Amino acid sequence: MAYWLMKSEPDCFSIDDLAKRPKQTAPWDGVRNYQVRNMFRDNMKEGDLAFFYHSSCPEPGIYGVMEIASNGYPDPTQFDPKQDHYDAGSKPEEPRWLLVDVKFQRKLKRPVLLPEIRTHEAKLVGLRILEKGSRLSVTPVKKEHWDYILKLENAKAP
DNA sequence: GCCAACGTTGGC
DNA sequence: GCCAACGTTGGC
Repeated sequence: MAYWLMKSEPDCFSIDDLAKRPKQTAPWDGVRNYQVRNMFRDNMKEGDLAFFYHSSCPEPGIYGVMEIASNGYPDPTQFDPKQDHYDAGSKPEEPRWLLVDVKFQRKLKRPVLLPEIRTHEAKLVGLRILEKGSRLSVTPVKKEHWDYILKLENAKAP
């Protein structure tokens, strides 16, 4: 089983939005990045776990845990001209973009915010969100880093 | 709003 | 295949 970190702008889609969805499940659609597409296709599997990260907001950080609820499959929004992420170059018989379904698991007892994560960078070497210029919206997380961050959740807030 | 960093595009 | 220009991301 693999672990992931998935970013979303909370103004657009937050951990609370996911919790309120029917069956607490939602398609993680709109990803238009080839590296992420390849991860959806090749590496991410139903049953994996992911941190829900809020980005581009007053307090960026990890807010919850979700389960990957499907393997990758074609993102229907790429074929719909009314959608922001419509891709005229992608054909249904040869879809360019994939998505996975995600299912709410829980909110963290307290968010583990980016500045706090930074203070532990010595223990989190290789964690992608700490690397300069890291903009990928979906990144793998090593199990040791996953466990360490969950330990931070249970420690006193800084 | 600024800006650094990265991805994508397109001319050559 | 190179690389400049442009668009986007995302922290601050």
